[in-house]
Amino acid sequence: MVASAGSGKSRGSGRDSDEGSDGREQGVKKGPWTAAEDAVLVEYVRNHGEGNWNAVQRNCGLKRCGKSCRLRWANHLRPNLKKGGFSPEEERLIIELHAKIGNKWARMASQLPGRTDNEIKNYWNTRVKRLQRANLPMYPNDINPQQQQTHPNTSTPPPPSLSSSSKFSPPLPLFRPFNFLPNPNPQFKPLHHNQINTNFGLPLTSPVLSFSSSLMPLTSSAFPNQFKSSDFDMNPLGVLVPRVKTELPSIQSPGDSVTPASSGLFVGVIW
DNA sequence: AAATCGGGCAACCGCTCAGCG
DNA sequence: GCGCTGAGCGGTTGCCCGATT
Repeated sequence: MVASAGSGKSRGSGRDSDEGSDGREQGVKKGPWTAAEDAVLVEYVRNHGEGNWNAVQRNCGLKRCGKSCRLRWANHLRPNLKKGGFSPEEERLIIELHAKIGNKWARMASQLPGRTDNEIKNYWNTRVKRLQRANLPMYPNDINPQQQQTHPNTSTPPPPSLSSSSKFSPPLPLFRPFNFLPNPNPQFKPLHHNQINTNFGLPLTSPVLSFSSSLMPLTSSAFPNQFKSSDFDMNPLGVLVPRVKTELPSIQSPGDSVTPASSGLFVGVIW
């Protein structure tokens, strides 16, 4: 299965000059994995189990460093990996976990069976980029990041470290169940994929809104000829929502003020 | 049709930690 | 206690490709 080729996106040879081009580590190949290399690695793991990754190179003649082997196995070859976009439930969990523990991708991955830290990290970073660009908060407003505000990789400092791994400190108080859904309101019509879907993991009994899965941006292409991107705002989940100039009085619970964070959660399009 | 932009993703790098002699 | 080595983690880079201009 698989192989970098398998991703359908074989990477060019740019920085991946085949043999540690800079000559640092002679004989160590970099760059995209080939199906043949994958096969060797899979065979190795089948026979020896995971771990001792440096032995792969020694024993199998694979011209990959141990780290590279470990990564390849963990992210692509190991069984039970889920492929494809995150489900609404997963997306919700990621946001919740990030609010709790910050950029602890591996720990998040451990809560998401079949998902890898790399995948989660990529997902989050993409989402963060979107939100930052739109100048929107990282979390729904009823989620209080545990101090350790998010810190999109570069700009903000990491959360107060929970210190290392088995160091998962006593569970932080859980958030209230997700209620960053707005009140159901018949005025909103769920978006279905293709029209977009994603209920963001809410009980499907909730008649309400669908959220953009994989936070698929509701780009203007979704409505050719009808809208342009300036017609939309991004909500806290990174989903584009129609820019509404009025206050949406009908959707607010009494006393609620419409903040980007709250109103943004209306991901339904006002039809 | 061509150029540009941005999203998505794979893979590498550097650092830290844990285990062991 | 110290140094070495392997493993794991988080951050970053760079390519591909589809969408947009």
